[in-house]
Amino acid sequence: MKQTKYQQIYNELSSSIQDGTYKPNSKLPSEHELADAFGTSRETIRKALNLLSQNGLIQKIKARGSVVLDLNRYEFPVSGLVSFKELSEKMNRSSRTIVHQLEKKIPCKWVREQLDLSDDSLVWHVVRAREIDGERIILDRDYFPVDYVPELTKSICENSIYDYLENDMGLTVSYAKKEIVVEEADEDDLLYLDLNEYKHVVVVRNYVYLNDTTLIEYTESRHRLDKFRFVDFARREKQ
Amino acid sequence: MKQTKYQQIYNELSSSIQDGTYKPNSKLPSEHELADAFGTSRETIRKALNLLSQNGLIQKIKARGSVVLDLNRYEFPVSGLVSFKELSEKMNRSSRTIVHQLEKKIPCKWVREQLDLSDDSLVWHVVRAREIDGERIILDRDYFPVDYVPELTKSICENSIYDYLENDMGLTVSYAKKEIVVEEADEDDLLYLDLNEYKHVVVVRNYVYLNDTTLIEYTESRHRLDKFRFVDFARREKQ
DNA sequence: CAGTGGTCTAGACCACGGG
DNA sequence: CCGTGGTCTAGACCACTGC
Repeated sequence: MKQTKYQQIYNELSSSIQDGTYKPNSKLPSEHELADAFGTSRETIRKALNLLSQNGLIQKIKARGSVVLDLNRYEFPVSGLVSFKELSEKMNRSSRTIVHQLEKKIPCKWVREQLDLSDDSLVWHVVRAREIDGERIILDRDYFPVDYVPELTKSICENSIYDYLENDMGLTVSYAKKEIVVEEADEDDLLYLDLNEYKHVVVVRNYVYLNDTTLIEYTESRHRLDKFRFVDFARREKQ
Repeated sequence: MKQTKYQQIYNELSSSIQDGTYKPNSKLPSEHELADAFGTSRETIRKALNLLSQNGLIQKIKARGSVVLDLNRYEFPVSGLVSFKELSEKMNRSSRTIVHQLEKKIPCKWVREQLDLSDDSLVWHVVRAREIDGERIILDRDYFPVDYVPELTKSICENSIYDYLENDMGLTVSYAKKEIVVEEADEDDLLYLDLNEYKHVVVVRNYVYLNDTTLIEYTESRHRLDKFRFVDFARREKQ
C-alpha cells in the first residue's frame, strides 16, 4: 500500500515518541525545523502533526510548540471503531468465539428498518458468543445485506468479519454510528451468556457505513454489565 | 470572535444543507467550483469540507464528489464533549439541578491521583443531582483543582460549570477522555437518586484537559440504568 | 477522455507567547 | 522583539471514476 509522505512522517514521529526519542512533556522541533529535516513543505508536516494530535500523541499549542503527551496517562485511545479481535489481542487475554447461528434469511421488520432495506432483501444473520478467560461475556448479533456480502462462513465468523470485509472483499469501512444503552437481558442472553446474577446487559448498537454512504452492517453487541468498558478520547473541535 | 474563512464557508454550507438547498444524496459542487464561487483557494474549501465531513454532514468520495448525507438517518451526532445543560436543552425536557455539596477540601487519595495533584492541594468538590421530568436520574461528582478554579458558587453549579470555565474564566477546554463502565450503586446514589429497583448505575468518568495539557477537571457522572444513552459518531481515520 | 478529490509545494501574512 | 503555530494562496501532479 502506497503511503503518503505525511503518513510516513507521522509513522516516524510516532515511533520516535513511543521509543522515547521524544520524551513526554518535552517539545517537538518546530514545524519549520521539521520541514527542513524531512525535506518537505510545512503544510505536509502540519498534516502529520494533525494526525499525531488526533491520535492523542501530541498537543499543539499556538505560539509555543507541540508538546509530547504522556501515553501512560491516557492509556491507549480505544475510541471509535474497534473489533472484538483487536480488543482481545490488545488486552492479551485468552478468547474464543462460538458461532450459534449463521443463516441467510428475510429479516424481521425492525432489522429491515435498521438496514434500510426493501421488503424482499435477504440478510446474513450471525449470532456469536464471545468468551474471555472461560466466561461467555458478550453476545454479538450481526446483520449484513446479502447484496453486499454474498458469502460468509463459520470460520470467517470465528475470526474477524471486519478483516474479511476490508481485506478479502475490498470494501472500505468509512464511518460508524454507535449507540450505547442498558436493557433487560433477553432469552438469547440467558441462553448463550454466563450472566450470573445480572438481569441487564449493556447493548452497543453499531451502524457501519461504506465510503459510498451505503449502510453495510447492523450489529448488536450485548455485554455482561460487570465486564463492559468503553473509552472515548474526544478532541474539542473548532466551532 | 473572529472567524476564519474556512469556518465561515463551513457555516454557509452547513446552513444550505440543513435548510435543504443541498438535498440528501445529491452532490455538492466540486471543490474547484466552490473555490471560484467563494473567491478563495481550493485548500481553504477543503478545510471547510473536512469540517462538514467530520461533523457527519457530507461524505467525500474520491474522484466522484462530496455527497450530502441524510441527517435524519443518524440523528444528530451527540458525540464527544456534551454538558448536561446542552443535552437537556436538546432533548427539550424540563430539568433541574440540585446541588448537594459544594466545598473546598483536601481530596482523598484516589481523587488526588486522578487529578495528578500534590499532597496538600485543595480541590472543589461538587455533588449535584440532575432531575429530568421529575425524576432524579443522574448524580454528578465533580472535582476541580482550586489553583485553576478559585471561585465557585451554588448558582454556577446550578447552571453549567463548563460555561463558567470557558466563557467567564477564559479557559479553553481542549480534549477529554471518557470512560464508561457499570458499577454497583453506592450510598450517595441510593440517597440522592430515584433508583427504583435498579442495583447498578452507569458511571461515566470524564477527564478534562486544557490546551496546555493540564488536567483541570475530574467528573464522575452516575446514571440510572434505564435512562442512560450514549451516541458516538466515529469516522475511520487514515492509518 | 475530462473531471474529481488527494497530495504537495513554496511562498505569504497573522496573532500570540515569552523573553 | 522573535519564534511559534494558524491561515491562506496559486499553482502543480496524481490516481481514480464515469462516460
